[in-house]
Amino acid sequence: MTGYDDDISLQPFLQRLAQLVALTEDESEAIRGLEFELVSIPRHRNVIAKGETPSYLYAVLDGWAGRYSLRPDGTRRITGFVVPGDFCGIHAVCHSPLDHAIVALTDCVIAKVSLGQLEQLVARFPVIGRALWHAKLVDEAILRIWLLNSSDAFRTLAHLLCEFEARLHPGETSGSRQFQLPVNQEHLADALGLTPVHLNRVLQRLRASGVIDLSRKVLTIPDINELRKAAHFDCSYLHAPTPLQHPVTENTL
Amino acid sequence: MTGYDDDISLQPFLQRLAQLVALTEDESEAIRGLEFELVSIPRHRNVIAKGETPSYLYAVLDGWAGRYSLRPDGTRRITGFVVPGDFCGIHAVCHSPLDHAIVALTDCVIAKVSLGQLEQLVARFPVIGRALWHAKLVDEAILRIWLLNSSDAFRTLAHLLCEFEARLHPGETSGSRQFQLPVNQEHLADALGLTPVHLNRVLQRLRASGVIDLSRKVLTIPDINELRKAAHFDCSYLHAPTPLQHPVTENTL
DNA sequence: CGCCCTTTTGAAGAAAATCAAGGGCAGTGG
DNA sequence: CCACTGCCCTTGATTTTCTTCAAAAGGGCG
Repeated sequence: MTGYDDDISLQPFLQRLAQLVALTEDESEAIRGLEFELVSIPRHRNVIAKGETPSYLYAVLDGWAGRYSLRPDGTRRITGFVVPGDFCGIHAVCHSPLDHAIVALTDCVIAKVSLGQLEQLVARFPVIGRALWHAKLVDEAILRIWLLNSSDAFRTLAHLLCEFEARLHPGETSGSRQFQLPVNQEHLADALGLTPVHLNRVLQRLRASGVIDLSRKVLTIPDINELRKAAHFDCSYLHAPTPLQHPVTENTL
Repeated sequence: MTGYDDDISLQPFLQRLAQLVALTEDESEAIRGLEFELVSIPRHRNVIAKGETPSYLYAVLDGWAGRYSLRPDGTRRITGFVVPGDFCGIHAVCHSPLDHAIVALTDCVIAKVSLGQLEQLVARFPVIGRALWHAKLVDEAILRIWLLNSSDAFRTLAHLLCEFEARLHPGETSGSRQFQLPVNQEHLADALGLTPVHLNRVLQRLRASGVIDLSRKVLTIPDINELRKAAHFDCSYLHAPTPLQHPVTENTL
């Protein structure tokens, strides 16, 4: 490990993979033992620029990043959020350039793991390769949900907030929530394909309906199931851990 | 090979993979030699239902299929088209159920290849595993483009037609085109997230601008580059073969 | 305090949905 | 041969949603 702070580890990345497949102690240990280079990326700077083919996997340990592309008219569309535990850059195993850019939405702490090392790890533990596949499938499922929702601003916004909640607090099923939402209304608008003005009005409708409060970048959800109902949110597409996840089919060696 | 017609082979599937990575004769031969079960799926029937975890890879040899989900209000959103050479069902390698359904938009001829056999193939020829990854990345890139375009109906429709052209005729760069477009306006509307009525009007604007003609399910493009210009289409996201593709980086053994 | 960034409000205009009805065309059956 | 039927495409009128343009109000921070 080459991190400049011994407290910083790949734990969030490991947890993310462990949500998707059952890992043995050996496998977990191998992931924890990966060498990585720790980088801090300040807000507004690209993690990976469009067209890049990096030779590292970027595991985000802290902070939020966003995937985005620019339209012909210069406006931006955010096509996905990257939260702690998520990774990006895996496209490079295909020697293919990234078709979009990934920008730090907040200051980020990121672990760079060489793809060569990752390939060795996958060769030794195929289940880790399957976890990476699984994570990609979740990314794809999220994109499909965004397309599906795109017809109704109110529901889409509620759904996106549910997505944040589910990704930040996987496995929790009911009750209230309060957490940092380190993005501003312009980010949300760019993610939903709305103008900031319209997003603001939709957000106020959501607040008025009592299912959320959002101020000073703190999102408060009095009852997560009320919000989910408003959003018609079904978390199964995220493949998050639930009490009934990973039954007997997964071979745990 | 267990097909009931010796003329029918995995050739379209092989071609698709060969677009994404450089394959040796051995590797191509191994793909051609896969055992498969040939199935015919009539129009309107599901290829894979939502929630299914099949034990086969479905390689579409002929016909068009569509990925779709239903909204809470019962309306449909098509989130992707599956054309000859494409495959689906690979999510099952993660033992995860499909989060959407795949329906035959026309009568389809599909080769079912067992996932076990596929895994053996990938174990023997890792480059084939990378081709499958690459194909998934292209699926993802297409979803991102759909999200990116979703703000402008005219451009989105033009872009979708460019996507069809590029996927059906990869590598061709200029000139005119004429090919079957076996979907109706309702399908296009469901794919673009528009109502059929509005799609019809946008389609007429496209026709009036002279870049396409579409009647009786035959799409005519007098000049593909004119259409691409109208759509702001850049085919690189599809990773289709171009004269400069696959330079020295790919290890061809 | 004054500045910048972000959120909020208002009013007018454009884009798309909705509702409703008519038209073309292929296939079917008398 | 012609009428009938079903499917798809097309058109018109109206309403809703979202954008655009413009400006004001907070809030954090030097």
